[in-house]
Amino acid sequence: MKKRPTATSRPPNSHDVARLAGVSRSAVSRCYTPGAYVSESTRQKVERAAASLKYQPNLLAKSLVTRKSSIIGLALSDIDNQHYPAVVQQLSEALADSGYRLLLFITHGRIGPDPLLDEVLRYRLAGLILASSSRSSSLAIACQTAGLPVVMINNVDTNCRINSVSATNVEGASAVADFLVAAGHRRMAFIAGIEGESTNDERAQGFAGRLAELGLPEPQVAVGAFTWQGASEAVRSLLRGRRPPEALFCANDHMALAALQVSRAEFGLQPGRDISIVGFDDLPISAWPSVSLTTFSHPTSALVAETLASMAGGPALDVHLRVPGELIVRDSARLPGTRARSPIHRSRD
Amino acid sequence: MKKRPTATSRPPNSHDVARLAGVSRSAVSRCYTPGAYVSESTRQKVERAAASLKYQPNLLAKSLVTRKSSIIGLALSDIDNQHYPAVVQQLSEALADSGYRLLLFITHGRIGPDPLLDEVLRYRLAGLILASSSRSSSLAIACQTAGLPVVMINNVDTNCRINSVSATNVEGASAVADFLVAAGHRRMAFIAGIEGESTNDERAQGFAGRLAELGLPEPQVAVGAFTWQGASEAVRSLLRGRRPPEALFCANDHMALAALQVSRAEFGLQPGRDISIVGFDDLPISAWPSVSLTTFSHPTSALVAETLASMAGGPALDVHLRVPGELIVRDSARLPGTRARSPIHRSRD
DNA sequence: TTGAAAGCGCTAACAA
DNA sequence: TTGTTAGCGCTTTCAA
Repeated sequence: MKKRPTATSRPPNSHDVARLAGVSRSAVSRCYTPGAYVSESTRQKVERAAASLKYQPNLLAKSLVTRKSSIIGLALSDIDNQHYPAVVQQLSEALADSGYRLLLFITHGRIGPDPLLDEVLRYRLAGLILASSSRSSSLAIACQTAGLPVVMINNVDTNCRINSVSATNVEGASAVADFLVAAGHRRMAFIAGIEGESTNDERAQGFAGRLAELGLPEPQVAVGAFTWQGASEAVRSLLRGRRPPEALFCANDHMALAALQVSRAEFGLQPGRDISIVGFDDLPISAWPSVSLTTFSHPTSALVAETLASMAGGPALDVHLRVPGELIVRDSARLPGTRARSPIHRSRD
Repeated sequence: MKKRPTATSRPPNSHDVARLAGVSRSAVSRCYTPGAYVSESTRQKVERAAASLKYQPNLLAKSLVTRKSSIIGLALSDIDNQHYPAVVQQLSEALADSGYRLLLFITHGRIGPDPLLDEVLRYRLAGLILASSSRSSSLAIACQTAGLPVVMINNVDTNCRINSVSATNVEGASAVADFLVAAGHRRMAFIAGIEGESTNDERAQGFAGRLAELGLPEPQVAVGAFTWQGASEAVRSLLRGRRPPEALFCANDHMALAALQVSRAEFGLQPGRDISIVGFDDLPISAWPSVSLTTFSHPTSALVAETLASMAGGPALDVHLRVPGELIVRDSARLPGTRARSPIHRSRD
């Protein structure tokens, strides 16, 4: 009951190559398996045949039998945050070196039982990287239960046992507090992201905690939801208040840029002189001279390296790695007196 | 510490479900095939068994036998161009609705024989979308020859027969020329991207062509290579020249932002008053009040829609679709006299 | 070192 | 409507 093999326009398979080369299919397979025993003459015959047929081994079939996929899922939510393009690029390139590719799952920020979950599992991925800041870790938990390595980026959930890699949010926010206090500010505000997300909560806590230690009043808090619009509103409400803050610490640069925008355009304030604005993430745009945002920087390269290490690191669970960063002092916030000069200063040139 | 989610550490397969449900494997398969004949009682038995085993059909195995993959390749090069996050997001979401997922291939902008080529073919993709602006179409050609649908985004190569979807570059650049001429400018310059890439060449040609039609002198040209750094240098060299241009048309917004930056910070020019700067793409940031870049906008949604249509459109080759756009007039370029008001004006609010 | 044979998990043609 | 059977293209023991 044999069908006609070649008449149809199907890609060549190992059988075709084997026949043309006059060897067995196993021999062909071995030529594509690093470290397998193949004689030089066989290899040559196979390579010649493969080239003439333009043969490429079917990776899906390979995955099926080896039960090892070369595809890693990447779940992303807020892709408009300019922090992520660099993360995606570096992840992709680093993984490519190890033979992995990223399959994109863009979560629309939907809530409820995740339809993504079924999908993700059906691909039999080699791993899953969650760079989406979803409130629920159900996807991650389900995947981990199913046995695939899961790492969350910039999202720590200590309730479940999902590995994570993230910035030193508490330390960073604490450094920002030190910096603003050294500059002589007392009345401060925090533009929050989404409450309940670790990235936001840790930064909030690091900031408020340090201020408390220094005996300063609690910062006002306005929620910006990590969006441009939300942050703009938050800043407006603060600056319109009876006693507007002298300094604004925003839970990320994306919101700090909005804050810069609003204070300048709508309130006529010059950041760095009339108001101090500090962000977190150090986006590329934050370094532009016309923006010049003081911010806490944490290297993407280290984040990516740790993420890969964490995925490859075997069955260890509940490991939460931190990538250290540093305060980048630019012009959007008042400088401390000459005595208390900040660690790093990047000037306009 | 050994983790054992189930007795066997392999995910459940259709056989397991069939056995538990007391039916055949085909019956299970049919339950996951839309429009197959399954009795209600069988379906119930299968669904119950699948749920209790947490069964998810293996998509790779399915692809193997159906010879149809649900994975579409997306090749990207300059991911730091902020035009692409939106494209990626919208592509991903639109494709997800049809059951497809994007597999990311980030090309490092390398030249030479493409190592990506083998990789791409090995995945037996359902299609390939090229959003990378590489000069060579060899990858695209090889894939198309291998029989998979290929679409190039914002990159037209009429020498090979690869389908493409792109902006109306000539018309857009022509509209920019009209606009700048109406504003009274005569001495203009074009900040080029990479010469040889259609996106650049068409914009250059549309601009220069229209100026010629209007009897104006040829624009000066300086190459910015689509990079921030390159564009900055190009602008510097022009503005330092003996007769600096009154108006700058940049081959994309990414470079126009650099131009804005340099003219303001290094030459003390106020865009819209002392110099006119116009871009192409209408990035999100271009709409920010502090940026307010006049630019030619072409909707990503239409680009994405046409791309999908082109992929699904069967074997038609050499089809080159265009997505129309419109000039968005903001503050970075001088306005034509009140009489010749531009089509659209987005004010600060 | 090589080839034969037995699957990986699934679908699809056919028969019942 | 259901089950049986024969592969999809590959790797991997196991003999030779």
